[in-house]
Amino acid sequence: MIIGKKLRELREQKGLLLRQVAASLEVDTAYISKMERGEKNIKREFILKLAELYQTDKNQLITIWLADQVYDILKDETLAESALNIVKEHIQKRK
Amino acid sequence: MIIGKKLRELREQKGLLLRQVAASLEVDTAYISKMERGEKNIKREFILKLAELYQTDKNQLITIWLADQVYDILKDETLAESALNIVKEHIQKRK
DNA sequence: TTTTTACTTGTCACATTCAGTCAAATGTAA
DNA sequence: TTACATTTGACTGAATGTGACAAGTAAAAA
Repeated sequence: MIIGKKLRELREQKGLLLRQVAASLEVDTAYISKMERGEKNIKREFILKLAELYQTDKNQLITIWLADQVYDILKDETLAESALNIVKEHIQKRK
Repeated sequence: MIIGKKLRELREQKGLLLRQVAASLEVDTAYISKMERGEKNIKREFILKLAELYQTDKNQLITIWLADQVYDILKDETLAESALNIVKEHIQKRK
């Protein structure tokens, strides 16, 4: 959904190549490509490293990353909104 | 979180034993026990069958089931609320 | 045109996770 | 005790995920 797009934006803003990011995370170039295009899940660990590399706010990136995972569950669901409301209540009660 | 609790409530309201529900879904009794206590994920298919068995609203049950999955992702996250907001926007835009 | 550079795609080996079962353990009520 | 309901732990085969590698586009550069 959005985390991949965001990561690509950030990378391009910094003028980095996939190859360079891959080297920095010590993974294959293809792997980064797949992350950015949403073909592979991204581990929290990678998000944090990328936030550093791109000098961007970790929390903002993690938030988008979380939203992405939630969206994956709900994207084709008619009942998504009611589900979100239930979750919201529980989350707020939690505090 | 809640789907298991809900299922147990429904079963008890109907006065059914784990064994009977298990027979109806054609799985092991232990498996139903684990579902109700949140030790195992529940497949959509099972939720639908259980809604029938318990003569309850399918949509309501599916909604809780979805909420449960979302909550699993967010339960330990400080950033849960902001993530939810992002998802909400995207879901609403989708329509 | 050929070459080069960035990126994408398919396939594969390996690892990890998960579904669901079984048997044993625990609880509980008669 | 006996009998029945539920829980627990250990287990296996299947499904899924990770990440690499090599080959394939695509577009600009030479």
